[in-house]
Amino acid sequence: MPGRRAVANPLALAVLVTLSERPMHPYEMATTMRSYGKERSIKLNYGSLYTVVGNLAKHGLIAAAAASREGRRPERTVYEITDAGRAELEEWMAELIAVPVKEYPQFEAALSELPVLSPGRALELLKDRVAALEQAIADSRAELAGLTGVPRLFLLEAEYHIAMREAELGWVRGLVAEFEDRTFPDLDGWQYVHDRHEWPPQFGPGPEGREPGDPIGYPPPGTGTGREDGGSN
Amino acid sequence: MPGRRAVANPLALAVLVTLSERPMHPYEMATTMRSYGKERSIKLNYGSLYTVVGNLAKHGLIAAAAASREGRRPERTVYEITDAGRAELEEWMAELIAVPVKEYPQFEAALSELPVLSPGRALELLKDRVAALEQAIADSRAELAGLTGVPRLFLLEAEYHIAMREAELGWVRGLVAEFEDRTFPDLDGWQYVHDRHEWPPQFGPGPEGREPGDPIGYPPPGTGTGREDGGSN
DNA sequence: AGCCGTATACTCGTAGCCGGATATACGCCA
DNA sequence: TGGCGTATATCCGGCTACGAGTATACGGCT
Repeated sequence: MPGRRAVANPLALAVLVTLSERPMHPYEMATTMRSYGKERSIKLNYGSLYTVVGNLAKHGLIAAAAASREGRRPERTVYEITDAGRAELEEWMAELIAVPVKEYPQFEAALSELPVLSPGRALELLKDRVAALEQAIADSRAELAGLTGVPRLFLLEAEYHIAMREAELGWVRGLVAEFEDRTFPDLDGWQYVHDRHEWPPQFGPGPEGREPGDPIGYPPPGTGTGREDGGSN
Repeated sequence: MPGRRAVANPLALAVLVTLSERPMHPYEMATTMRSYGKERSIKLNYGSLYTVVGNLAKHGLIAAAAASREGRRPERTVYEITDAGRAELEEWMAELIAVPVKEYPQFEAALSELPVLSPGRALELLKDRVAALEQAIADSRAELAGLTGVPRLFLLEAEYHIAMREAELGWVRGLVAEFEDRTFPDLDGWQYVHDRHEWPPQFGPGPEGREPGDPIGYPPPGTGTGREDGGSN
């Protein structure tokens, strides 16, 4: 993958899309995006916006069209999308839709560190998450329901978002249930660690019987499927 | 939320966890994390690691314990976690597990821009994604299956990851199906736009009948549920 | 004894991101 | 008509991230 994307930033994508409708100055882009509800799916703040617009211009994907002056307000630069920009937009969208990228959600990171908490505390916190997720989903649904008259085509990202949250909720609920009815297999060893503060026999993050200084080697050496990335952003 | 987290970075969390086991120098932290399979859920690279360790030290969450010199290798600084660090770890984990944060997955962003593509192209790309997701899930499953002997407790993040991917797959499949059997309601209007390059009556991102310069206002004015963030990080 | 490949351990420079500051104009109310 | 709150429009400085580079040591082979 040579060079990668010149400007790789979701906000840049939104700018290209916005400008593919008609030329605009940055501030107007922002308000337009806001009015279209883009802030729900793309992080937008002015600092980034002007940086991104500058970069896009530098790489010839957009171009300054005019420096108009309406009323006696401060001058502003109107940008328009270029042919290169249109091409980039098409290609970029294709990639984003067709190929999933590895991302690092915070909850996944936290889960990988769950053993540092005691089993009891973990259960408690997971139950809190269940409640919070239920609330968040209800809110999103309500918001979505309030947007009557907007074609579904423009609400796909919201539908997707809700679907993902719901899947997460289901998964966490399952885990909570396993903890509560004690079908989760490692609860005793886990508790043991937190009581004595040492690994019990047959338990711990690596294959048993390792020496205190060994590399622990989750993946039994030689399993190396070493793939699973595909180039982050 | 005053001050927010001093060092807010998943890698910092991993460092705290790693040091809560025993003191280490940065390079050893990295290899330890790698051997535990942490790179699957947390982005790790040396540049960030040393920055993060420096910051943690600056904020008193970890402290340099000794500058040992083993053999005649370059000197290295061994860090240990402090009490403040242990407290921060506990609190941070609690927050990460209990309260979901708003994140911005790239696919969600792309979905919100899907209308810029033609319906046909979108369908094609979505089908590609389905295939890619199937493959990625199969790979993850295979990898997980290869990790026999590792207690489930240490594989939760992988299980979660697979569950999420699968939910996404299901959702995308559903969308593809709706496109293919033409039950998706907006296909005609969408096609129309791409043929004539103008909005048909009763269609478009905002409530119908708007003037060409109006703010479009997805959310009908006065709906403002204005919440839905929770402070990213 | 000399050489090279690999592991160890860290450093640096560039580039991007973001919050908040800045500066002007407008409109409304007293 | 003076003042203040809000909308318009942009810029800047500091912090963070990260890949690529550096430098040393070890060990095995010839």
